[in-house]
Amino acid sequence: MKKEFLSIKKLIEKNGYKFTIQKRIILEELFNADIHLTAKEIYSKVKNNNIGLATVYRTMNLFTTIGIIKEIHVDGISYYELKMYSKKPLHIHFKCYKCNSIIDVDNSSVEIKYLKLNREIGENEKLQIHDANIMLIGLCDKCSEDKKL
Amino acid sequence: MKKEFLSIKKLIEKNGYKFTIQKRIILEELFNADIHLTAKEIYSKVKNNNIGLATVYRTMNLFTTIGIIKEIHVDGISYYELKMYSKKPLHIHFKCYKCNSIIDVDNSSVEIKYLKLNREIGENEKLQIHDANIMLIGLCDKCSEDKKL
DNA sequence: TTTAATGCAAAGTGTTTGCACTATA
DNA sequence: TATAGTGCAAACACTTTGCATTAAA
Repeated sequence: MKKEFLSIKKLIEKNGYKFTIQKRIILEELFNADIHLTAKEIYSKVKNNNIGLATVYRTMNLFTTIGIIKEIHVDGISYYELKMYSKKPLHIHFKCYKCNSIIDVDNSSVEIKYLKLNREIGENEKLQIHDANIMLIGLCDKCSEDKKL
Repeated sequence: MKKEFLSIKKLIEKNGYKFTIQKRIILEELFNADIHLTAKEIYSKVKNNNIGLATVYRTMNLFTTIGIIKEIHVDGISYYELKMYSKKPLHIHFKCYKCNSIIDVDNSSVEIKYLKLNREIGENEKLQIHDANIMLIGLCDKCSEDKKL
């Protein structure tokens, strides 16, 4: 078993749940995909193992609860992504309105500035900010290239 | 008729649609509410006028298309808010995880900094950013007071 | 051997659509 | 009077749940 799986297995068991074959297979797909997946996309990858859609949803909810994955909502649809071991309170995503692809923006210098800004808002508005989801919308590099043609 | 309605009426008609009684009533509720409303909430306010839920949805979609309102997604549910005449490319919302209320963060000094940061991301990641939705999650002032009791 | 987890189908949400009818420009 | 708009009910897409059965600790 992959060494990442061991710590996740422990986390699942620590919370009183069982590390089933289904959870392992779904976890593998999340690791393989390395991008945001919807429940249906995960289901299409695992259904040949006789895993039902309900199990996918239940597993995603469980994984979200214990913090293995993060759920993001885009246009009313849930996408799931591995949180790995970084539980940073900031998630920046970009959605291309043309090709609909969702890109993770991972840029620590920008992230630090965002966190500072959030602190500023928290103080100004008397809010305790625990988490921040930033959804940027526009044209990705590829689609703006296409536009030029 | 309210003077704000006149310009909206013109906008609707300019786009080839008709300014019906239903649209006027729904618009009035949006003005009265002054907060984010779901389609069901709007429906509950207008159904005594014999307006159907489908009409609410159709109207929200039309209003979103022509830019009268803005649609935001929170936990998979659509909320609608008047955009008024400010079509700013940045929308900061705060959701309290305790009382579930959604607060508009309207702070121009913070907004300018956010816009700068978005420009920075756009340049770094080669993205054309047209719009930004920021969802902050935490405890509102009221709920963090309650916690202290 | 206890208890969480599963697959399936049914039920629940939020939203859209087809259709005959209505009302606006 | 032509055409967008309406209410209703049915359809749709995504998600949850009840239940009898299975499998992990």
